[in-house]
Amino acid sequence: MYDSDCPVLYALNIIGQKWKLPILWHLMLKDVTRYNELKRSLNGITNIMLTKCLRELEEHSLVKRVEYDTKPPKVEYSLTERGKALLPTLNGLYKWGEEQYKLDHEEID
Amino acid sequence: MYDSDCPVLYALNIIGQKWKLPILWHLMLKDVTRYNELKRSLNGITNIMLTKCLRELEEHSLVKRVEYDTKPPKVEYSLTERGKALLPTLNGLYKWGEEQYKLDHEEID
DNA sequence: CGGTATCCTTCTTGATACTG
DNA sequence: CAGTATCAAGAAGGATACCG
Repeated sequence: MYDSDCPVLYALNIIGQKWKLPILWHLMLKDVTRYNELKRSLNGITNIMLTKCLRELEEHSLVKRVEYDTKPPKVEYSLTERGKALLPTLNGLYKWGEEQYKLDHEEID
Repeated sequence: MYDSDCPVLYALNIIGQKWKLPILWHLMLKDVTRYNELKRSLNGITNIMLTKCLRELEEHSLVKRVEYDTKPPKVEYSLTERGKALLPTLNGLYKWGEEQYKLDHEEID
C-alpha cells in the first residue's frame, strides 16, 4: 500500500491485512506463544503468511521473538508494550463494529 | 474479504480499503459534499472506485446520498450519525498511529 | 454533472513441497 | 520445530472511454 502521511492509514498499513489482527489477538490471550501453537490457533494460515506477518510485526516492535538454540528448535512470540498499547484502541473499533453488525442485520429478521 | 464474526474485522471490512477512510475524512470536513468536489479532494481516485466506495458506505448507512433531479444533475453526499460515530474511534487509531510513526522513524536520524 | 462499461495490472494470499 | 522455496490463484485497484 502507499506510504501514508495520515496516522490512521499508517496504523492500518501495519495492522490492516488479513492476518495481522488475528495474530495479535491470539498473542494477547497468552503471555507467550510458540510458532506452531499460533499456527494451529489461526485456522487456515500458511507458514509463509504467518512468518511474513510475524516478521513485519516484529519490525514495528509490536511483537517480540525469542529463539532458543535447542534441539528441536523453539521460538516464542509475545506482545511488546507497544503491541499491548493497541488494546484500548481496538476496543473502540470492537464496539463500533458490534453496533454496526447489529444495525446491518436487524432488518433482515 | 471473508465475512468475519469478529467485530473488529467486521468494522475493517467496511472501512478498511484504500479509499474508504479518505472519503469519510473529507465528508467529515464539510456538512455536505458533491460528487466531483469529493473526487477532486481525493487525489488519484477514479470514478469507479469513488462510486463503488460511496455505494458501499451507503449500504452500511455511514453515508447519505441525496440526488436532485435538476439539469445538470446534482448529488450531495454527507455523513450519517452512524458515520460520525466512527470519529472517536478513529481518534484512538490516529494517536496510536502517530506514536508508532515516531517510534518507527526516530532511530533513522 | 455524475456516473457506467470494459479491460488490464499489480498486490496479496494460498498450495505444495522441502530443510537445518 | 520452525521455518524457506517455488509456483499459482484471486481480489483489489487502475486506465481509458463513453452515456443520460
